[in-house]
Amino acid sequence: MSDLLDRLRGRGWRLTAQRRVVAEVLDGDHVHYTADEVHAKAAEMLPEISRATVYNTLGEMVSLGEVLEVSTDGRAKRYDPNAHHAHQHLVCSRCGTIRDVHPSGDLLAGLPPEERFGFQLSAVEVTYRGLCPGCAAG
Amino acid sequence: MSDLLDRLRGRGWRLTAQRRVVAEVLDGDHVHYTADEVHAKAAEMLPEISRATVYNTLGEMVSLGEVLEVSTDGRAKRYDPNAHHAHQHLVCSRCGTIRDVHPSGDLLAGLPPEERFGFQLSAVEVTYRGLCPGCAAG
DNA sequence: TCCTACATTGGACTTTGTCTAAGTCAAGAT
DNA sequence: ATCTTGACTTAGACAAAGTCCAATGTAGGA
Repeated sequence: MSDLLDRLRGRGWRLTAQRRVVAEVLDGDHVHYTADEVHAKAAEMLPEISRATVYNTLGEMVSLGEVLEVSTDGRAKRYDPNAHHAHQHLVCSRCGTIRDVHPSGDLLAGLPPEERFGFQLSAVEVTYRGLCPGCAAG
Repeated sequence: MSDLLDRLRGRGWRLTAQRRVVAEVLDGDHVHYTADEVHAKAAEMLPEISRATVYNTLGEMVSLGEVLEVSTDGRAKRYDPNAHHAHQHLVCSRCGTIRDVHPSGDLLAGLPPEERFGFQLSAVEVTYRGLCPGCAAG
C-alpha cells in the first residue's frame, strides 16, 4: 500500500476508487509522469476513470503538498510523488529521462543580497541538464 | 537600434519588417514576454503580422542562441533577449514578476559526482521563488 | 438504510503552439 | 533599375494540454 495513500487518508480525504488508483500510479522513486500518462496507467486498473478526475486529483494532491509539479520541458507538467525529501532534477537533453538529485550546500544562499531585488526568498528549483549514459554512448 | 537586431544582421539573416519589429520588442533588461505578448506588441507597430511569423521568428532566434526560452510557470514559454550574460531567474510567487539574477559560485559544482548518475552535465537552470516587495507589502 | 455534500463524468471550451499551401518579397544577379 | 528565386509570411486548420460545467453517482456520517 502506498505511502501517499496513507498520508492522504490521514488528512480526512474522501477515499474513492479513482483517487486510490491515481495514488497507486504515483508511487515509487524517480517517478515523473504527465497527467496523460497517469490517466493511461490509472485506466489500466479502472477503465472508466475520466481525464477530468485525474486532473482534479493531481491538482488536489499538489495543493496538499503531497505531490510536486515539475515542468522540465515546457510541455506537459509532470507529477512527482517524492514531495517529502527536498530534491532537484537532472534531465537528459536528448531522451528526456529525469532523475531526482540532491545538490550539496544551501541553494538559497547562492543568491547574494544585492541580487535579491528586495524579494523574500522562499524556494529554489534547479534543473541540471546533460546527456545520460545511454545517450552519450549512442 | 537594438543590439539583438545588429547581431542577427551580422549572421546574414534576411531582414524583413516582421523580424525587425519582433527584435525591437525583445529589447531591454528583465524582458520576458510570452509569444502572445510579443505578437500583441509587434502588431502595434505592424498590424498585419501573423502569429505564425512571431512563433517562427522567436524559434529561429532561440536556435541561433540570440534569445533564451524560459518557462517559469508551466504555462506559456517566455522569451528573454539577455542571452549573452549567463543568468538565472527570480520569480514572484504571487504576481509572476521575473527578474534576471546572477548567483555566486559554480552552480554545476553543487551536484556531487555520486548524484550525477553518469550524466555529462552541460547546463543548469535555477528559478528562485519568493514574494516581490510589492506583493509582500500588499 | 438514507441523506447529502462531495466526487466523477463526458464533452465543450480555452490556451498555447504547430503545420501547410499559397502568395509575397529581400537581395543578389543582370 | 529590374528581374528572379528561394526564403519569408500569411490565414486558418489542426493538435496538445488543461479547464469548466451541468448532470449523475457515491462515501461515509446520522
